[in-house]
Amino acid sequence: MGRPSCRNIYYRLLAAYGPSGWWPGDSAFVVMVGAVLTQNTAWANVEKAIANLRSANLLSPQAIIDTRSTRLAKLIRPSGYFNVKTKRLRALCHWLIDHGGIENIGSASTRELRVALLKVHGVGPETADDILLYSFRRPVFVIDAYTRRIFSRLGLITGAEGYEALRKRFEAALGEDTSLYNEYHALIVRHAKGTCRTKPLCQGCCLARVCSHVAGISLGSDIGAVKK
DNA sequence: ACCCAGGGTCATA
DNA sequence: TATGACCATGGG
Repeated sequence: MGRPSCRNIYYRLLAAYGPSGWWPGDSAFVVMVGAVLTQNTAWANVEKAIANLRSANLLSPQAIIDTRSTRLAKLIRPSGYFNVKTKRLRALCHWLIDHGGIENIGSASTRELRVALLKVHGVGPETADDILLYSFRRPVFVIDAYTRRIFSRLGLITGAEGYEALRKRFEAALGEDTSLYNEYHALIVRHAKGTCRTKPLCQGCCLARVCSHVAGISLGSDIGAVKK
């Protein structure tokens, strides 16, 4: 077998955890709502908030805009930062409607879409990429704190790279593959919540062998920059 | 009681 | 550009 690579790590994670089935969303819009609500928040809390919105029949852009902020905030309360997220949710909905809805927006190129998303209040790099990948099904690799933690511990990145730099490295290393990005990000998140959170060197986990190889591989050779 | 969670904005230097 | 404060609930 070759040296541990970005793909190799993916296969190890997949073998260890199995398919993730992300995003557990229904419509493209619900996925977007989840992307905003899950900012710095445990997913279990987001599910409660989405359930509340569903019960109130508010899972559409127009319905959310037509709902008063105080009521909206009350419904999404379990997901935390409810005042902040109320504003962000509305901003997202206004953007969707002002641009002809999801279907129409979906005809834009990935690059255009990303630029547009980043202009929406409350949508930063990670949320934008969550939406691009999981809602619009575009080949965009999502970078998050877990990705930095895991790959810097493996020595494949420094962890101090900028968001865009990291994203492009992963995309270059993996090739354009929406399904792969989808599953990989999910696996990273699931893995990060496991034993490796308390075991920095992944002893005993599915990446232990990779860790043991770290000293001997060209770090990140397949992720972009070759480190000596 | 403390820490963290599927981040982002805004003010300040 | 680079920190730091702030947002807030719920589970371990």
